[in-house]
Amino acid sequence: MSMGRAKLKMELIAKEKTRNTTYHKRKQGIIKKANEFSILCDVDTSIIIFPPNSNEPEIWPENPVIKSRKISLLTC
Amino acid sequence: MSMGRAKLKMELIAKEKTRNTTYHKRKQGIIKKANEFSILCDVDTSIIIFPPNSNEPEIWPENPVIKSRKISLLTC
DNA sequence: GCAACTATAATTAGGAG
DNA sequence: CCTCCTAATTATAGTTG
Repeated sequence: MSMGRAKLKMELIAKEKTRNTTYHKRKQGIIKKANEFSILCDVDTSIIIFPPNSNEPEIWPENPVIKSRKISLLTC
Repeated sequence: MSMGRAKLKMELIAKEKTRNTTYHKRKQGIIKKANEFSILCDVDTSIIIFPPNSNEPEIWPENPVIKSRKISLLTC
């Protein structure tokens, strides 16, 4: 029997496993929202995320809009 | 009497006034989500938005995390 | 044009398989 | 590690002041 969702304290999720699950769920949620935002309002939007155990940023969308906007994202 | 929220077709909002209202509401929504995501999962996140009638990007957070990550966002 | 409201849609925490 | 479930929380479309 499922318990449904519980309220979440707005602070770092201590348990690594839970934190990782939340990371993936919410990352997808934000990307979905950004995609809808772009379509509904005809706005170019880009999201840059630095995953927990990596210095390599995740950039959305894959072919960043920032390029066509004459903006460069450069690793130093 | 309020009608509550209606379902929205996933396509460009034709009416400028409605589109602008949605733009502001959803922009705040995405930023809130990104902020929560950063706190809950200890992840640096940055959002770049190009408003409809401007070439000047809106960057969140104001003091972009990307700077401390040795990433540069440069207008060409 | 804004802020507040509210009914409804959408997200998601925690669990189960 | 998934994917699915479901109740509860959260976001928000349309309206009103």
